[in-house]
Amino acid sequence: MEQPAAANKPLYLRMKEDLLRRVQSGEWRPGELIPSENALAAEYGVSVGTARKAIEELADERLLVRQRGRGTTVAMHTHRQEVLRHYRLMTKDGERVNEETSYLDVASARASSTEAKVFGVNRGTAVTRVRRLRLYAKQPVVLEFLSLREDVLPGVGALIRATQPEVLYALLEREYHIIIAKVSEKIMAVKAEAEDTEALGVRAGEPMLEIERVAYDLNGRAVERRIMRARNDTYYLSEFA
Amino acid sequence: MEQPAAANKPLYLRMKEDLLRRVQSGEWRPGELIPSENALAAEYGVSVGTARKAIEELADERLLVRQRGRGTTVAMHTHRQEVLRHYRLMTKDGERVNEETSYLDVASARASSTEAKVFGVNRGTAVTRVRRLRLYAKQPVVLEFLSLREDVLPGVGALIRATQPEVLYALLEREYHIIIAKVSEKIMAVKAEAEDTEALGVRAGEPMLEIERVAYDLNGRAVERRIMRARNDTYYLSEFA
DNA sequence: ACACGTCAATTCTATATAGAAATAAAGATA
DNA sequence: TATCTTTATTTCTATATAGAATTGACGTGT
Repeated sequence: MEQPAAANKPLYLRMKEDLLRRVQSGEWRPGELIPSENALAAEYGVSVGTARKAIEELADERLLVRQRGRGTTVAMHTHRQEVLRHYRLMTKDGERVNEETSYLDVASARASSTEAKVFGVNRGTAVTRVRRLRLYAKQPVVLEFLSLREDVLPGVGALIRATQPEVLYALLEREYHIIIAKVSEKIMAVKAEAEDTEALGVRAGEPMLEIERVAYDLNGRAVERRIMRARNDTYYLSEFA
Repeated sequence: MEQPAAANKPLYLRMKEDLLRRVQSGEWRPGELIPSENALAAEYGVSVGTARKAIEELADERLLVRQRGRGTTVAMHTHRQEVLRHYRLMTKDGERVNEETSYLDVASARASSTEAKVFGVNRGTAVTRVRRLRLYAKQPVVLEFLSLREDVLPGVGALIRATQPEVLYALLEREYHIIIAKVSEKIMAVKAEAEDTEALGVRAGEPMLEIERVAYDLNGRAVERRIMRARNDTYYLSEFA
């Protein structure tokens, strides 16, 4: 059964979808207060209980943050990342890996066939490619290759060069009002190549973790693709309850 | 009504914790219907709204399953696993790996120091060790080493030998009323050893994924430890939203 | 045997209300 | 100036109620 018009869905769901739309549209930006439940209930012509339920579901999905006595804000990436634990690469002694970041190069290019595929665009579309290192205790631990869609993020290369951000998704949020809502990662075991030897000092042929990540915005649009090659003394942590 | 001075936690939270306790205790078993929200509200002397909120939170945590018109049941592992996607190892073409399981050996042993550490017991405590293979398209893909606490699961070795279960956690639920509520996994890249060559046919020294899993029950007690060594044409999938 | 309608039980949606608890800003006081 | 008090705002807790939607069991009729 396909959903007909927005019709006979429950009120609170239709309201929730509209609130989501308003966040997507940039009407309310990350960090900003949205109207109170009373105000929203009045605006939508529903009871506060119904408005509450719509808001609460978005808060459960960590798109909104409620604070008693203060109000409801749109979640910022810095807040979401803590809960979602986007950074799951750990050192052997259980510390997070992204202590420091060192950018190697930022360049514009034409999308390869794999990039085109994950982004759902034509081959040759403009992308920005970034190479950088993640350091822990002053030692390079992870070598990263980023690809970003220039059609969605115009001028992102210059921005990255200028600001060298520690957390890319916070920059996307701040500068482009794009909220990364979902991330998918494939973890594989691979052999170290010459490039890994040079950047990380691992011996060629040694096993390494390779992680391919695709990041999606609120609309489910793939925005960034990333390949991470991690030194052998790190592990990937995955917990679910 | 006013706050009964007992504990300063909200009513619905205390009720929720008591419901959790009753599931843990085995009073309501996986698959069974628990009393309706009306009945529970009456029993606890609270309004249906409050009872509803307690039940709803446990349903959000996937410990309970609500069905309109039918009632509320304790979630069975088979239901939870779908949602939690416990099986995240995939073949290159995106299929789940655990199509078929072949048991190699089941034996009793004394806990090694690492086993003792993860289980929080003394070294030498009795454990059951299991070796088995996961197959896909008739080919062995993953080699698994399981350790189970015999103090918590008496006679589990014999049970496994007899039933050769496809899904271990369903057996724990059925036979011991132990619900696996949390799982933690460390993923590493390692070199293939002789044992991997023999069992999986991978060349010695080739990179493989090694996953160390610890499974916890509702009380947070570590019940099982598992090491999985996966052939190179598989990957580990991790999604979070 | 089989289809159909009825009915009770259960969760879900929606509304309304009252007071508690936390927060932030404005105001009062030393 | 600095600190305490008050006040308004907002979310959170708790109760109460009415009807809709879904399910499963029961009974009836053909």
